[in-house]
Amino acid sequence: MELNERKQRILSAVIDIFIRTGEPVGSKALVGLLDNSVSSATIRNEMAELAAMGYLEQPHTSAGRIPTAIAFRLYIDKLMKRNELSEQDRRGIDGMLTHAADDPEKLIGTASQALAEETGCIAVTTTPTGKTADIRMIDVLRISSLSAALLLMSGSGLLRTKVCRFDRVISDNTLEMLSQQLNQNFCGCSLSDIGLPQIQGMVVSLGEHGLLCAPALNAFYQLVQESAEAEVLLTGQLNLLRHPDYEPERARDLLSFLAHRELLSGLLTAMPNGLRVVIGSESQRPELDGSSIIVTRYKLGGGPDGSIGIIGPLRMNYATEIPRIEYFAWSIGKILDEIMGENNGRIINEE
Amino acid sequence: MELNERKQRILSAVIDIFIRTGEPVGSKALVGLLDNSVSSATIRNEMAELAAMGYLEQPHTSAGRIPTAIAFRLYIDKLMKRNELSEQDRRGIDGMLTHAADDPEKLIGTASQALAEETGCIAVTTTPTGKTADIRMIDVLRISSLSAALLLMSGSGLLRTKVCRFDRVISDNTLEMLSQQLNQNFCGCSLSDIGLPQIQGMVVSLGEHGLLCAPALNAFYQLVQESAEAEVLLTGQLNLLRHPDYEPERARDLLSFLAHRELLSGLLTAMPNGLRVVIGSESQRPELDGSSIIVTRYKLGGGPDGSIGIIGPLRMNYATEIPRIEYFAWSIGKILDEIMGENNGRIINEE
DNA sequence: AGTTAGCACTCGGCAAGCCGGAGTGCTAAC
DNA sequence: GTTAGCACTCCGGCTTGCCGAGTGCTAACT
Repeated sequence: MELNERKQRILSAVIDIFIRTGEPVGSKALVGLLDNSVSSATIRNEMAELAAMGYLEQPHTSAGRIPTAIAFRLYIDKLMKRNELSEQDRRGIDGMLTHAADDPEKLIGTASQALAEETGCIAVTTTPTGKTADIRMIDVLRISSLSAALLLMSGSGLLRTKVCRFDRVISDNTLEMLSQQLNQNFCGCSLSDIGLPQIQGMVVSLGEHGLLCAPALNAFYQLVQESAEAEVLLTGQLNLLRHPDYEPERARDLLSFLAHRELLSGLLTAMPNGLRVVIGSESQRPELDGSSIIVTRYKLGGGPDGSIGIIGPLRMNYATEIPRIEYFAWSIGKILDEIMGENNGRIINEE
Repeated sequence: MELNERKQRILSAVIDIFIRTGEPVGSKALVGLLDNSVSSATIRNEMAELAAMGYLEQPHTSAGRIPTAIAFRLYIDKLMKRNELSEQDRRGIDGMLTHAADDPEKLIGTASQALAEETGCIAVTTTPTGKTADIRMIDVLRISSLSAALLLMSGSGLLRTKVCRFDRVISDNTLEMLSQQLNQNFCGCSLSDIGLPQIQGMVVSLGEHGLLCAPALNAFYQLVQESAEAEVLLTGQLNLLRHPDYEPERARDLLSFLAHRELLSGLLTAMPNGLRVVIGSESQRPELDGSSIIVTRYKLGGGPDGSIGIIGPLRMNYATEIPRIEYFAWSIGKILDEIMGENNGRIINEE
């Protein structure tokens, strides 16, 4: 059986209506959308064939048809007519993001919130991965005689701190030494290059201070790990509870699943570059059955760096939301490059 | 009508059962709990009087009775027998918190999570208020030729950063100057003492650099404001969706309300010191009808400083959870003092 | 006077049964 | 290949009836 023109038109129409109403689509409702060129009986025949081909299914006998995941796949890849953002919408996004753009994390946070609000879905974003980023600067700041804060600035604009506690009172001298050694050894290194061996090497090169500084080195290691890892941010979970497609139990299960950031993170990083739409069970995750994910990457300094997208019901308005997400990603990339400026990679450490 | 011994015992028993089962309590169920000393008919009579006095109510004729908010109030203030934590539980809490205690914010975060998990409610915590805390140190770190990060360390152990962007390329000299002036003017100041006038004064004292540094001063002002403000942290929202007492719609409404952090923050700071239980409508907030809040303050360096507590259904296990929350608060205070150490207030700025 | 057994009554919740409507598949005619 | 017509299916909402839990009241008992 072949997917001829008319079948495609019918399938498109079914998906359009289903996205709009969320209810099974019957043959009569389609007559008008096809210019009354055929009767409902003909459409019924076509729909039966589409069902046999796996594009449509019935919730039960004598109900209308709903599109399958395969149909959505085809729709997104071939049939859909993109609904580009208006100039006004774009300016709105640009303005808002530019306004919020101090540091990258805040920028991503604002974008996430806006995206969730505009789409009515859950927005999912990751902060820029630090993996490829280099360390620009390390600082050691005393808090009390027994504790100090480590500060790490990376090339991707991240600024992170971590507090560590020492076992014994530690002198200014030792801290000074620690700071120097850390900078000497690790400035310019890529975050992903720093592992336990390097840290252990530090214990040696610190000599007599080595043991004393162990907690700090440990904290530094953790700090590096945390900075290298992309943080997954979810916004708008409440949207899910309000959505008619999610009965409470399903919403709860999905939210429970999404609470496991490590799974989600894996899912996101496993994706190829460029825009990607995962429809329902395609993800191999039963919890995501009945939900779709649209994600893309935003870029920082040329390469893809973090993810931004939405998670919502199968019947999302792909034609509108895909361009929206693409625009968000583009805008974020642009602003990030602006923030990070031309000095990306140069190490400047004053004071 | 007087609340005699037997009425009190009956009321207590009704509340105990209701807390356990969540269902209206009938007269027969109470016979056993009162040592079979009276028959169900007698209990019925007493219950009718308790209902007339406003302590019990019926969801409908011919159903059992459920305790009113007034009954819970009485129960918590007078009737309840506290169910203290076991030595083992305490050690568990201590261990976990000590382990997680790098910086105050992380400590609070961990405590919040643990509390939510142990109680099955939403945990609500605030980070230490910086209001009374002094500024220990300010640092200015260059990011690019057009941007820099401000770092602020406060006496309450908070470490915050904020990135600012300049309009024009800014020299190392200017940044150096800015850093010096900021430290000179504000180190040792209490966070709440810094207002716009002081910031404006800075523009003058920076002379020719004043205008150039305006974005940084603006960022600094925001940084101070953010640091002074207690941040409200909610954990375990999913617990609400799982709880049988919350039908989905109510859960959603409550969560929507809780999303307004400013309202919640107001609610928390308006409370007197010491442990406080707000039962249902006592809060004057219709959204909190049917929910209870238990909060107390944890201390830092002698004075009360932040809040920790839970939000959940009316029928919480007060006898168990109140001691638990008190212990969490006590333990947090102890650990905070340990972290902050004896140097609280001393300004040490190396490098 | 306080307590208790007995009884009629009330009401929510559940299952069964009924019906209307929407939509289908099939057949026969165009 | 298309269409009208028709019998059929099944969901969803509605009504009905029944069961059980629990009450309030009354009359008898201690």
